Amino acid sequence: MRSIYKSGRMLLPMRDADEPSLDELLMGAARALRRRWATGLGSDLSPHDARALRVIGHHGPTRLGVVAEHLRIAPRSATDVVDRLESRGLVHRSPDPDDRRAMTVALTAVGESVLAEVDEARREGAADFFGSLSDRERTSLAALLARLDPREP
Amino acid sequence: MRSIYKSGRMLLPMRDADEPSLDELLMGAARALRRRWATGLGSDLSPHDARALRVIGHHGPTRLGVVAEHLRIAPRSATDVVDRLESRGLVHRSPDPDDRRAMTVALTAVGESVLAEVDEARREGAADFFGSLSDRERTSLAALLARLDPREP
DNA sequence: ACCTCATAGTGAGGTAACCTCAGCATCATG
DNA sequence: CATGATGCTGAGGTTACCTCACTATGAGGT
Repeated sequence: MRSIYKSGRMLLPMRDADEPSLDELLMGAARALRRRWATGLGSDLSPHDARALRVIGHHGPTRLGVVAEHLRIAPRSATDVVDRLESRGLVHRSPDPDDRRAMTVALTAVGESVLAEVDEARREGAADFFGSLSDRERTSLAALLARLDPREP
Repeated sequence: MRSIYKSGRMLLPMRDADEPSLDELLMGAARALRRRWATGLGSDLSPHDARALRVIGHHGPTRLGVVAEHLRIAPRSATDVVDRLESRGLVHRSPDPDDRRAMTVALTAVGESVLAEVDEARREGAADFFGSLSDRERTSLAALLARLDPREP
C-alpha cells in the first residue's frame, strides 16, 4: 500500500492486487468475529434468536413492534420470533398495561440466564478476537471506526 | 459467569456503558458498508448473486463446486445460483475439458459488463464510506484490521 | 482389463425465515 | 360516537437454503 494519486477521482491509495483492500479487511474482520460468536453460542440458539433475546433483555418489557424494529424485520415476523422464544421458555408475553392492543415481551428466569451466557460468550469472543492488539491499538481502532459514517443509527 | 479478567490481565479497557464497544463499532461499520453497497446495486441483482458474479468473474471459468466453496453453500445450491445467473444471461456453462463430469461457469459479455458496474459501485461506495478518513488514517486502520486473526481465509 | 470406490453435478422434495394481506380489537380524534 | 389509524396474529406464498438419491465419470489397486 504505497503510492497515492491525489489527482481527481482516485480516492484510495494504490495497493498490490493480492493484498486485501480496506473494505475487504473490514468485512473479513466482521465476518471472523461473527463466526467466532456463532460457534461459541452453544445452546442451540440461532444467531438471530440470540439477537432477539439481547434486544428484549436489554430493553425490558418490549412491544412486539419494537422487537421487529430492532431486528429489522416486518412486525408480523416478530410474532414468529417471539413465538419460538416463548415455546422454549425464554420469554413470556404480557398484555401492555398502557395499550390493550399491544403485547410486551420480557425474559423469563431461564431467559435471563441464557442471555447471561450468551453475553458472556460474546464478551469473551470479542476479547479473544481483539486480543492480538494492545490497549493503545484497540483505542485507536475504536477511534477510527467511530469516525466512519454509519449514516443511520 | 466470568468477568473480563482473564489470567489476571484485563483484556479490554474500561468504557462508559453508553458508548459503543469495539465489537459493536466493528459490526456497525461493516453493516453500514454492506447497506451502502446493497442500496447501490441498482440492477435487480441480490447481494448474494452479485457475490457469485464476482467470484466467477474473478476466477475465470469456474467449476460449480468452487463457486459453492466461495459462497459457503452446499454444492447442490450452487447449481441453483448458477441457474439463476444463467437464466438472466450473465453466465454460461461449459463442459470442463479436463473432467467430463464437471461443468465450468464463465461470464457472458453481458455478465462482464454487469460485473464491471457492480465492481465500480462497490469501489465508489467504499471510497465514499472511508472518505471521512485521511490517507494516513486509512493506512493505520488497514494495518490494525490486518492484525486481527481471521482464523480462516 | 476389471472392479471398486470417490467425486461432480442435478432432480426431487423438505424446511426455515422471511414476506404480504386480511381481520380483529383497541386507541385517538374530529 | 363515527372514522380512521395502530398492534398483533392467522393464512398463505416466496425464496434460499438443505439432504438424499441418482447418473456419469474419474482414479487406483490387483
